[in-house]
Amino acid sequence: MYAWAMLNSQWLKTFVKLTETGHFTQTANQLGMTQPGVSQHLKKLEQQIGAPLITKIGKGFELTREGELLLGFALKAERQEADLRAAIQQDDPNIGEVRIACSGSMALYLYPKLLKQQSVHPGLLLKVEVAPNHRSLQLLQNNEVDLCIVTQQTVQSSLVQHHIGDEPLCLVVPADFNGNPSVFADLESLGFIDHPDGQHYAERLLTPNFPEISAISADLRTTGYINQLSQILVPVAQGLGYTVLPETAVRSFEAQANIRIVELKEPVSDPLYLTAKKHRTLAARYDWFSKKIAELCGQMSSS
Amino acid sequence: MYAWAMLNSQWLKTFVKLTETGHFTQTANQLGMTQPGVSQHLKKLEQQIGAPLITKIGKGFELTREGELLLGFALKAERQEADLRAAIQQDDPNIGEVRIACSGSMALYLYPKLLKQQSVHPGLLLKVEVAPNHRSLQLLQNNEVDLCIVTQQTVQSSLVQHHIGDEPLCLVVPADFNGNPSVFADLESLGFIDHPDGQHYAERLLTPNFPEISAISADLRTTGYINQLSQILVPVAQGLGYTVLPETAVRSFEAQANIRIVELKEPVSDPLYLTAKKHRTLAARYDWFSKKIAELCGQMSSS
DNA sequence: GTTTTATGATAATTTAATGTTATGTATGCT
DNA sequence: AGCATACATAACATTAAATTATCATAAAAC
Repeated sequence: MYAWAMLNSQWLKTFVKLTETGHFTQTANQLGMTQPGVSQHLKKLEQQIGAPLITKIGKGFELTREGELLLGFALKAERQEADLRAAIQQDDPNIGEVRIACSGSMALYLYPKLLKQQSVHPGLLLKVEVAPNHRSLQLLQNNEVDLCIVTQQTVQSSLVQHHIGDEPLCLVVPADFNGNPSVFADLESLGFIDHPDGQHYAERLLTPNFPEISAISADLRTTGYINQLSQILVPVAQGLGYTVLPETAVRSFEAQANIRIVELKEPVSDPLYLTAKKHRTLAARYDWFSKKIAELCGQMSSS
Repeated sequence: MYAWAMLNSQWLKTFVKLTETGHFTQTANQLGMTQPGVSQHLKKLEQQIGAPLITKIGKGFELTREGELLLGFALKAERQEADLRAAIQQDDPNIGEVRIACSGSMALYLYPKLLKQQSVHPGLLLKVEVAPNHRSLQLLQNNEVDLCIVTQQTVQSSLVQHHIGDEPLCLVVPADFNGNPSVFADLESLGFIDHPDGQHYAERLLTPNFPEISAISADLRTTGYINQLSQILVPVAQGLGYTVLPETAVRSFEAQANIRIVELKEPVSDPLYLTAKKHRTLAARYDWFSKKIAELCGQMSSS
């Protein structure tokens, strides 16, 4: 009858006290109840578990194997509930998980800087989820992260967005590229190295700088694809194509000698939006991180 | 009003389902209850926690910080209860803690051999508590261990003891001892290196072998004491005294060249009793360990 | 061995809690 | 604006749990 029901925590409490005192009557007194109540609690627990929890031996009793297991479980549960209450009572800005989603390039830039806060306050746990814009927003909606940084404004009214900075975009070609990087046909013959958000970046940068590509520019000739930020520039360095990336990602590439950043007539930056759910109170620890992210992103375009 | 009460697990279950569905009505249907019931469960939880768990936003809702914390707690609790039920249902002989108390010399002999079972079955966790006889029995009484090996029979009727073997005792003197080890006066002038159970061992071995020490032998001239089994023979090796130890402990000493085991006219062994509580059903995993311990101890005196 | 005392089990009753029906209220959509 | 949907609230019904009173049993005392 009780097989499916969950264990009643009050009964567990009685059981724990019973194992402490070794007496039904004392347990009842200490818990402010009567002796038959203790007997009933124990009986209920035994019904739920489906096995006796104690074996009566003369006056006293010993725990059965099941009783021993249940006692361990109950003690653990008590501790955890106490922990929960402590966590709820104090919203410590230096304790807890901080979950953020952003692009690979933002992670490259922000992660090491934000991690320092965690080494100062070991109670913190920074979790950064690298994802393209739409996926970041999806993670936010599903409460898998509490903050995200995206380069698009959304229509979703349930979110709040703050413009915190701009991320300069770069057109990168091989160092030994002998075409004219101001002529789109030359780029097209070289080929585009695609990556997550690659199409988005490309369109943002190419449209103002290459008037010859009118509207139907959607299909670039693609000669490569990889979703590892640190390796996107590898095929470019080998002369296999050009790509468009945020400046921070380009700067962190090792073989700078093998790539070339093209000077643009119309510099392009992607706006950065720190995004959170509107009707959601974030824990105190997010204050520092929100402020720091805004600060770091603000420095980005100026540096 | 509910501040002191423990969290009701059924309400938690409802809350978890509510976060899954996002709808009160659906939650009610899926849990076989009515919608007002869900509302009430949530309200009760909020009273217990002392803070709102959700913020209603138009039709739907979002979790508050407290709600998020509580959800995490509830999910963890659910998992743990499932684990408990699994552990109770199957008394797997290859899973769980095995808690044993014994003397240092027995641990030296048994621990490596018993540990092999743990490496074969990684679900096992062997915990050996090294303690003198009386302390081992005390640990057993307090349920801090489930088995112990002692060299004394107890009067406590709540325990069962099986004689599983005999532990030969050795009289050990420095290798360069130039007295006569059959004459107690010579030993006495050398001095006794004491250790836990040292007095007990000494009395057991000396009494039958040295008739000259009559009854009042209790006070040996002591020239050293240490409670680290592996180091008891260090002072003996340095010529600072003699001692009495189980053979297994002597054999494991590194500097065998510096010590000498005295041949005895009356060999003495300490009986070994595997001891457990009488009215206590041990988990299945103890079967193998009990049998193995008995087997290993049986081989002890013959080897 | 019998009596006494202490302790837990059981039954019947009272009390409290939990769940349900019926109804009210707010939000979102056409 | 008005209808539909979804949750809140109140009054009532049901079920669970606690208490009192009583009984059974085991250790202790005589």
